Amino acid sequence: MQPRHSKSKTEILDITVPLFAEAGFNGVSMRDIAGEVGIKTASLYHHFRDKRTLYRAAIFHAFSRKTEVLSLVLATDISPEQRLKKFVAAFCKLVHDNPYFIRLIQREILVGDDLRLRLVEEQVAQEFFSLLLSLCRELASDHDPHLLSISILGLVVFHYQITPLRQILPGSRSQYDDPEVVAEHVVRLLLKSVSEPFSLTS
Amino acid sequence: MQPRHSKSKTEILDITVPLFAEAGFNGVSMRDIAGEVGIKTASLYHHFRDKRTLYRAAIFHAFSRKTEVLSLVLATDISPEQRLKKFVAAFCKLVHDNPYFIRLIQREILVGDDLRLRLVEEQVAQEFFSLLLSLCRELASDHDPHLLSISILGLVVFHYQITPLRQILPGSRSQYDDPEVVAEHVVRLLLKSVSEPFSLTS
DNA sequence: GTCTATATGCTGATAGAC
DNA sequence: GTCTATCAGCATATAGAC
Repeated sequence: MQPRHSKSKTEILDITVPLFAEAGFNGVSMRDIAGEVGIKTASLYHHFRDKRTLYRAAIFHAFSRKTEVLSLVLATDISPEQRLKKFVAAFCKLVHDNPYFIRLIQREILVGDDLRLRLVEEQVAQEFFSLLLSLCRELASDHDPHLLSISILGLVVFHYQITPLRQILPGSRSQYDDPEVVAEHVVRLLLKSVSEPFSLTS
Repeated sequence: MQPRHSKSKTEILDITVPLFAEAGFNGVSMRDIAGEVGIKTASLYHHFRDKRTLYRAAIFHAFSRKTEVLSLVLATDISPEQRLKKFVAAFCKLVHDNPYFIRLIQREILVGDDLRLRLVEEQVAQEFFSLLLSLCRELASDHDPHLLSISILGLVVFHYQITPLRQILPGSRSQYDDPEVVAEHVVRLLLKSVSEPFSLTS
């Protein structure tokens, strides 16, 4: 489609995504991006109207179909417990393997712009969150499904989000980065709780 | 100590902390800060050598003794279950009442600078994390104390961190912002799990 | 589609008067 | 301790040649 020496939009976005994920919108200049891509700043403006447009395109690029696998797992016709296991495993792998994806979402949440959050919700969450809610309803009738859904996501996301700090906290081990180890821990924590209908505390 | 019309360092930091928390280091200019404080940009440089120094001072100011209450609760001589309840309640209240505090920590983790993370660890985490580890060892001999400690923190932090997105997700309710509601949910999730030594899953 | 050249404004920071 | 005035550099963005 494109001459060998010219850069396609996709190529530019592949290079742009990590930059914005690491340093944020204000932490990366059009010069920085052009430099990494290997073209001059002015050439960037041929592909993208302005910096905001480029950022938005990078977000979409990074988000595209990343959570499809989660919906797929949640729609499988297996027992709720098995579905939870599969979901947590898939989610841990997703978060572990796509640090840029998670960082960009974090940054969008930090900015807190309503319109942009709605985009995140449509692009990332909408697809699977309702299915996760249903799973939580099936799993634990005595827990609030919404709070439980958020908790499941939080157990996984926070673990990886805090990784650089976690690694210097007392008692840290290298295997704690392994998505399978994390998934096993999270499922244990959840299943022994959500499967028990009675309360053990006063 | 200071004449009525001049600004003390503390006054400046009180105003600076929310700005950096909301927009990040690169999202706030010395002009912005000076404007909010009500002085000229050059006057800021009388109090702080440069922008980095001001940022670091703001961080310290925002972090100072915020987690003391957590150590206090964790050092109380009550049953592990009661200590967990008190800790989660105190932690929920801390995170809920101090959004700037949490946002600044998040930003520090996102930047990921080793030296700065060590400062966060010393200023914020060191004090109570070892006590939390001990509590987890007492509570659940069959769970990894480190993973469990991180999970407890994550259940609370993530819930509030994702708040702007959570509020537009399906099934959200206003009471989910209430720290007491969140604490009750988190403790239920944990205690029914960590108090049960046997596994319910294959 | 990329380039050179340039416009315009904002940035962190300094000098020196009051 | 605050001010006015100013600087050099970098930011986004545009115009127009090739």
